[in-house]
Amino acid sequence: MFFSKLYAPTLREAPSDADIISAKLMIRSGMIRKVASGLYEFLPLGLRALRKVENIIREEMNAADGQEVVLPLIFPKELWIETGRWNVYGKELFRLKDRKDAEFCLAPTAEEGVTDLVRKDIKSYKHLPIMLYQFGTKFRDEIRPRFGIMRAREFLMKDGYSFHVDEADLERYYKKMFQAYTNICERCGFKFRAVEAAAGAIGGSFSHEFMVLADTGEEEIAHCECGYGANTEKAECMTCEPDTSEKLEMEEVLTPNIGTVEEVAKFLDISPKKFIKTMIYLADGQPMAVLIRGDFEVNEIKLQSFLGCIELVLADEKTISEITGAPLGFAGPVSMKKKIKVIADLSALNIANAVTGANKKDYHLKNVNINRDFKYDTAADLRKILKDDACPKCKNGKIDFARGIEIGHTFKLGTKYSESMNATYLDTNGKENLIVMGCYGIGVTRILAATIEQSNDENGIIWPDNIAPFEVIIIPVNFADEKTKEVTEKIYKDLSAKGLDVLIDDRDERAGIKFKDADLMGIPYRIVIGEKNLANGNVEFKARKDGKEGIKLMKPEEAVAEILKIYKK
RNA sequence: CGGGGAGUAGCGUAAUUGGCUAUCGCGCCUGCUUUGGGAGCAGGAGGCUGCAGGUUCAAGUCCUGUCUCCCCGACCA
Repeated sequence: MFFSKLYAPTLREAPSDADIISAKLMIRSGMIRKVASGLYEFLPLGLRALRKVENIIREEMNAADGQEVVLPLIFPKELWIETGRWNVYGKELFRLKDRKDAEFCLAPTAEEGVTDLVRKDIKSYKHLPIMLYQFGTKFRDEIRPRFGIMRAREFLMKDGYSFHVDEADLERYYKKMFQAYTNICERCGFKFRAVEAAAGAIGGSFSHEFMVLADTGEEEIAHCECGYGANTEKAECMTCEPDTSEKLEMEEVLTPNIGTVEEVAKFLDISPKKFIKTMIYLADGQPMAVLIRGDFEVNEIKLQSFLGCIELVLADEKTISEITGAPLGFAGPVSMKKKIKVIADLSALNIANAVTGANKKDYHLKNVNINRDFKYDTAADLRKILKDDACPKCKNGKIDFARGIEIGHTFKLGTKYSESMNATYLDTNGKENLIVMGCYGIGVTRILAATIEQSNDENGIIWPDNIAPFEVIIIPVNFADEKTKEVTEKIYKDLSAKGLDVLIDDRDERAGIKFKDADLMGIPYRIVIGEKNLANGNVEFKARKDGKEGIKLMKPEEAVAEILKIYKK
């Protein structure tokens, strides 16, 4: 490929609305262009890199017995009604109507589609297990698209779905997929971590997220030296030691205009750890209370999944005063004005002689004891994990945090979809059973962004060898020179013949511009052919990651051999 | 959706209290000179100042509406 023919308009400056390094570099290097918020055009250079990632994933999926299919991008409403997700998915689901006013959605994921396909054809245990996967554009009307293609409204995802006779077989296959995902991350050159995660709108019993470690990542990972890792949304919290002090008599104390735990704690000179904080939530419109230790925060993701509700918001002040009988800041579990469901976080259970709101303006209660002074409906782990918390796995280690980019997510779905969509098979006894499912998603476009996020310098992108849009760039300093041209073409032929993607910068530009563009585009290996070196029979060879100091002089055939060796061709 | 900021050429930007033909750099085109880390000179093309109204002798600038984009909080590959 000649650079002069390549549609790769590079920019010296990034558009002012590009927010992270990967987005800036992708735009500057001519990989992508922005059309609207969260919508991007892929130019040849961007598409080449995308296809490389796609092929790595494809190879791993095929190696794990996956079979590639293509499902539609548009699905009829009826399938989504069957699983209930027409409503659950909410505003994030792009919806549209056809000319007959029939309703459809643009697929944000394809559990419905693939389950519908399989239930029509898979009727016997003899046909199981099977794994189907596809590469398809996914649509999600994100509340706030940002970070270039990292969180776009339209993106390329590989989604795979496996079907099994029982949980045990799913478990076996899930491990295989887990390994395939690990392989993909390794082949992409990621520093990554697979962590336990919350399943969100996809559902199922258990899931893992594959996180690329990066400070710019949107996700927060709680991890321990023992190897434990979880998304903080999911990370289990250890229970606190029970306080066995003698139970004192409950009393009311005046706390004028002091509502927050911090202020009241200071005013009464009692540690926030002795407080039971009462949060009033609206779960799908139904008011309910969550009790939690004063110095902890409610993890709303945990709460939402515990309740199984679609919408969860903190109650407004009006609702709070209607329910508790007091303004915001004085809610407590003892004698609330209205009876509502009360859920206690595990942290609230073991506090003796606690401080709570009195459900009365300007008053709190001291020496409140659970089961004596108030009752609760259920208890669960509902709090946010904190740095230095005890590790839930090894119990001894301390939790630390790291940031990550979620590039893949694997789920054990179980029978969630087969049940609602009635996907069954006949077992060896002729008995009908629900098919057990797994689901495996990986963001192809996001991998591209994550790669750049993790591998760049002040001059531009530094592609890993196997994702680069071109593996080699040949820069003839003066392409008009006959000898230079001859050597350039020879190297190009030798490398191309082995299946490598090679770019020749044939432009009539100064050497500096060619070097800058090559660096910006991040092409891993560069061969510079200049007349002076050529007089001695040499060309220059340099790896992008090495910088100027890494330049080596060698014979053209040696440079070719070096590259073929690196690519094992 | 709530709160904060911004829309001027492909990109980055300037324009005093409202005032003359809307500024500059990069990029683009032509020519000459250059030619190993974003060259120099000369010439040139490119704008409905987001859009629609309004105020005014006069609007990029002020007012109203609207759209878009970005940032901060709730979603997810």
